Amino acid sequence: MVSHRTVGRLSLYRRLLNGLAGQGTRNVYSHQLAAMAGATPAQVRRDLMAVGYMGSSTHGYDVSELTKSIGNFLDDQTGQAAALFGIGNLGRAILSYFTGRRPNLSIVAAFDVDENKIGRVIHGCRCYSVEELETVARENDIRLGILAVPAAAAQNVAENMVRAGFRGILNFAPAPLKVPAGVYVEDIDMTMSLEKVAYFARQGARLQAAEIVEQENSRVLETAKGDQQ
Amino acid sequence: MVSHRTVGRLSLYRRLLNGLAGQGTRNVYSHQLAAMAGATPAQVRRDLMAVGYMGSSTHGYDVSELTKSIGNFLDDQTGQAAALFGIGNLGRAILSYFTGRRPNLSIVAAFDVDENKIGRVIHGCRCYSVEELETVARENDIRLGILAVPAAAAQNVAENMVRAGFRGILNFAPAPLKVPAGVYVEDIDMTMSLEKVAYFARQGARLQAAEIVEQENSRVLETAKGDQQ
DNA sequence: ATCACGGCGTGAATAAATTCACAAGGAATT
DNA sequence: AATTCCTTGTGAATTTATTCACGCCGTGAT
Ligand SMILES: NC(=O)c1ccc[n+]([C@@H]2O[C@H](COP(=O)([O-])OP(=O)(O)OC[C@H]3O[C@@H](n4cnc5c(N)ncnc54)[C@H](O)[C@@H]3O)[C@@H](O)[C@H]2O)c1
Ligand SMILES: NC(=O)c1ccc[n+]([C@@H]2O[C@H](COP(=O)([O-])OP(=O)(O)OC[C@H]3O[C@@H](n4cnc5c(N)ncnc54)[C@H](O)[C@@H]3O)[C@@H](O)[C@H]2O)c1
Repeated sequence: MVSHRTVGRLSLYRRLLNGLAGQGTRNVYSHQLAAMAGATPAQVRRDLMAVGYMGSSTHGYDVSELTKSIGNFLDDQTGQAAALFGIGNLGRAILSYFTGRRPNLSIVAAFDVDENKIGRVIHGCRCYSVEELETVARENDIRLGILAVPAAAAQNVAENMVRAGFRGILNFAPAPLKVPAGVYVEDIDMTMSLEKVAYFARQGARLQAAEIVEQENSRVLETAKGDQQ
Repeated sequence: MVSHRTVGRLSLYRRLLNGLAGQGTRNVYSHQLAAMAGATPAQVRRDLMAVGYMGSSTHGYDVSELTKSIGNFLDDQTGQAAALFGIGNLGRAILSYFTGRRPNLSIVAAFDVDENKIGRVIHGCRCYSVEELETVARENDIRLGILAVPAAAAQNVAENMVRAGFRGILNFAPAPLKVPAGVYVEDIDMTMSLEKVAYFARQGARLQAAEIVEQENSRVLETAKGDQQ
């Protein structure tokens, strides 16, 4: 029902709202959120329609109420547990990053094939052998996986995840995962992202003049009526 | 001119083509590439229009020729050098990943504020103090940056990059970067991605039945004429 | 030869995402 | 109490992305 992109932006808005709450701000307007998120005010308002929280035309949105509403929309009430697969260079970085970040979306187990890692506790997270997957997943009700194993092993590990009842995979391996319908896969492809940066950096240099003109136009229009970006 | 999404997919197609070449495949059809990339054949063909290489209707695309064409389109002939900022948990993983991967898009310098890291060589990459940025960037003609410093430092570091003439930034810090027009920023936001997975995993469970039906329909149609996905 | 098949490139159609633009309303000001 | 200002929510319009669908062309079978 609600789009892919909207869900992503809602997550971003929530983080921005947390930042605002941290510095004591109590309410916020769509144009402020938009400026922080790099979106337009209209887009922010439209995205917020999905969560069903309504702002006031005089004070905008109440920061803590809106945060709560986005939480209701995005989060599972029971909290969702995730498992990490592959405790290599990237896996360890991810563990350190997600440890103690969002209370109700945390990595509760890690899996690897390396004997040296199995049984250890890294960043507060116990490390298991992949053989134990079904058991550990069932016991902890884990349905989300983060895949950080070598590309050659990725498909195989993904299939084990599916067999263990996983419903979502965040995939860092540069390999196209084939999973049955109903399992959601989100890829993070760093090579692709870096190549995009390289391409558009080049292009941007070429188009810079034009963009600056365009930007100045919108700056001018901003003072006129309506929501300009 | 050519869209954001198309550039990303071209990068993906290239990786898939490299895989095919590695296993000795000499030519490939749009529907095969589409299946591997999770796209439709029509989309593949349309994306390839951007690079200007034409396939044959009988043998599809020549793997090595197409790879070369995509390279001409995506890559800078002079090769683009990138610098890494922040050699922490994530930075080190990134260094290990990109080292010796793409020949003409590599990380040639790393910057940090930590005295213990400055002067060392990590994964074949020399580590400098951020004070040396302007000099090192000029000497090595670096215009791309990978930002992996703590969120609180990100904006500041980004401004230094811009001052040093950088045109593109791959940003891992969960902080909204404000840069002048003409500088391209691509964000990789792992928290957002994981929250998307959590959301759609839940949703997918709910919609699974419907999706399966839909998938079976398209399987059936696949044998009929036209390009179905 | 002729024909049928399967795939390519691409204009046209469709779908999806974003933006415009305006009614409605609350507070401050006159 | 009327006016002004600035905001929200949302239909409608627009822009962007994807998919359809068909003309064309080599190839291999008849
Ligand atoms: N390092 C990065 O920054 C980076 C960036 C982008 C993508 N990636 C991708 O992420 C993945 C991991 O990268 P890395 O640098 O951490 O690699 P790594 O070699 O450091 O770590 C891989 C880990 O996976 C484990 N492993 C191997 N097979 C396994 C299996 N079948 N089941 C469970 N665990 C298994 C290994 O024991 C090892 O601990 C790779 O696919 C890589 O391409 C890494
Ligand atoms: N670890 C992860 O997997 C992960 C995932 C997503 C996002 N991130 C983000 O990436 C960034 C880095 O994460 P990390 O886990 O590597 O953190 P980290 O603390 O391990 O490393 C940060 C590094 O940046 C250096 N640094 C600090 N200020 C600097 C400055 N002004 N200039 C240059 N270097 C500076 C520090 O010395 C340190 O080496 C953070 O913004 C984090 O939120 C990390």
